[in-house]
Amino acid sequence: MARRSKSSGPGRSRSSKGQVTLRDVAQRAGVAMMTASRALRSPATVSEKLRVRIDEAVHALGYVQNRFAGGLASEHTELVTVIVPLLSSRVFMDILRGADDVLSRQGYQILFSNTFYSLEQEEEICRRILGWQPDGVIIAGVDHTDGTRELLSRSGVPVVEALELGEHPVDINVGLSHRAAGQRMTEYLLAKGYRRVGFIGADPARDFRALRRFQGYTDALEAAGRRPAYVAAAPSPTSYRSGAEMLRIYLESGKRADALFCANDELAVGALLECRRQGVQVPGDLAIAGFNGLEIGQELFPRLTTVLTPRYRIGQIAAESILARLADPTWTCKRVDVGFEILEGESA
Amino acid sequence: MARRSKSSGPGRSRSSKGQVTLRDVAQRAGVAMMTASRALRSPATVSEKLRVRIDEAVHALGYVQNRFAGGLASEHTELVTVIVPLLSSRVFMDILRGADDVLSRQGYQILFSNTFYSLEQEEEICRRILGWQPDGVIIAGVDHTDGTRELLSRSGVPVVEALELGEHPVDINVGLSHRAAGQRMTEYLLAKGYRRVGFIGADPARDFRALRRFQGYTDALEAAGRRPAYVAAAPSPTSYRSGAEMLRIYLESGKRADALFCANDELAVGALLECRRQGVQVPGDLAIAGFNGLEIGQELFPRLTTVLTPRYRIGQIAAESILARLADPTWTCKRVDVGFEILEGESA
DNA sequence: CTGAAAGCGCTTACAG
DNA sequence: CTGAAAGCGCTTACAG
Repeated sequence: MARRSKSSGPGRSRSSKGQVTLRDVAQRAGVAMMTASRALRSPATVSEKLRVRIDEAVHALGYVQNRFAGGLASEHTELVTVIVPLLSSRVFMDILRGADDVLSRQGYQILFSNTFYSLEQEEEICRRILGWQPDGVIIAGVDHTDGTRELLSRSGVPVVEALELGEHPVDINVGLSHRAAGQRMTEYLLAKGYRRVGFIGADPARDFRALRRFQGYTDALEAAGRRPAYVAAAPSPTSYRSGAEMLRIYLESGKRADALFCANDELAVGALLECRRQGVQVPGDLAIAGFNGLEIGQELFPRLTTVLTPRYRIGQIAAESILARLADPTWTCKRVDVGFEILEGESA
Repeated sequence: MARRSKSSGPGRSRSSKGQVTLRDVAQRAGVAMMTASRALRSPATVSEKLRVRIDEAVHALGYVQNRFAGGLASEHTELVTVIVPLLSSRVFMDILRGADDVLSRQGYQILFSNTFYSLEQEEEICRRILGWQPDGVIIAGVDHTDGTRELLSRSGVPVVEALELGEHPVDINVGLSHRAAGQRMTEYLLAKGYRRVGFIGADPARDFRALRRFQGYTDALEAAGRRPAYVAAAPSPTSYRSGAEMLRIYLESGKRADALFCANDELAVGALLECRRQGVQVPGDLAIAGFNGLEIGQELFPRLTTVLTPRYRIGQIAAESILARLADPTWTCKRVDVGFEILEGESA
């Protein structure tokens, strides 16, 4: 905050801490602090004449509002928290971008934090970040500890659980059914004539959405009277590399599938590229399907068959929901199913 | 902030605004607020007995510190600003991750914002975000408006310009010379025997680092007595798709190069994949080189020849520098050259 | 349309 | 080791 000594740094004016305050602005404009404050927050409520004088003072002094004072005194902070498992995943990045594009336009700042797929860390992070008195919370997923749910519901602000649809959301819920999506992709593969369909998942104890896609996969197999041809799980976090590694493990397993449904596109792309290196024909020898619809999968040849999830849109809707609720506390919209779409490439 | 009505929401206790405050904690523990405050900030300075009582009260009441009150009263906010062009680029994401991994461990929160490669927006963002009184600023690049430089240097807090090394940094500077790196890659290509080396860049009016790589490219060509075989620039932001598009444009141009140096790996990967679709042999018909060393490039076949930039490390060092300066105002370390490395794949 | 008073929830000196 | 006072820079009612 750099308002340590009285020897207020170079370039500073006014105030014991070297900061230009609203008091300075008001003084220079010859009005009360209140009027200056009002002129900045709702210009329409102040006479033209004073407004011009105040604006002039703001520019001349280089005044910047101290958000800490504002946030402490008022009932909102214009801060929204976004809590996701990983910063490094395109999926969460897209949600963050969607939310930021909506929120920053309205003057809101995002405070993000990542849980590394640990529910315990998530609770810890919630507690910590709630100290920032956010006006709203966006959190990935619907699986939380009781402590987290308690913290969120007691926060008194709009909470959006994003990406996945759940049975008992804390408040607002925007996403899709990963189980249904996993089922649909598996049905697609079966309809394509693949009989021995395998699954390469992610750590089921951490990545619950990948787990639900797996459940959808078994749902579809069961309905079709088939059994999993091969099942394996990559360690979390997944990567192109681990996708390639999982394919090598599959090849060495001795088991044979004619299609492999990968829990996400990183795994699928990694597997696809490894197939090429190993001389495995896709989809001839082995079909590959992914999940999410990342750009890279659509640029590969063969193009990756995958499930497109509208992640950026989820981020936008989450942010819009928070703004709507803030503007009107009676606003309700408990659940938005954004759906998904099978993207048919050539890989399966 | 949800402290609207007196009808303090469910689950709330105490305080006119429904929040559990330090006063409540102190009261319950039977100590003065000051003592409670001290016990939380520096437990060692409070007697064991009181500390235990205060901790008990904190847990019983579910007290969470109000960062706005703390930030307003004290000289630091434990907020660090990270300003980058894009959220969607892996490059900036890596810097953000590196910084966050260091900062969150120390209890600092990141406040990020993106400029979309506009220097005017960057200045606007700086002004806005400085209202959050950050304890430090990390900003991508060394190209800023005079206004931005003024804002940053007057902020009085440590400022790290990251990713690129500049002549006159505002304060601390962590990065590498993109011009030297561009030159080295071009020298590498020439040494490999490629004679007609072309360049596919990014928007030179926005992406200044890509521009400097281009300058390095011309430096190397000049030194070798050669001329650019082909030069084009992709619109900003770049993508795999635009890389593919640029390759198609190149093929249609009628010009012929035997190697194409792409300003970043997204363009290079896109171009590489398009080569496959078009039946262009890499590196036989055309060699492709990139910049950054993204994971995907190293998984493709042929592996992408590129320049590895330590982006995660840059984020870490930037964060560590801020913490070091905060811990000791006399700490100085104006410039850290993190270097780069030629990653030799099979694509060039 | 404009303003004087009180207060948001903490921490910083300063005493004891 | 512990505490009473003052204040951080704003905004919220409430008057005029």
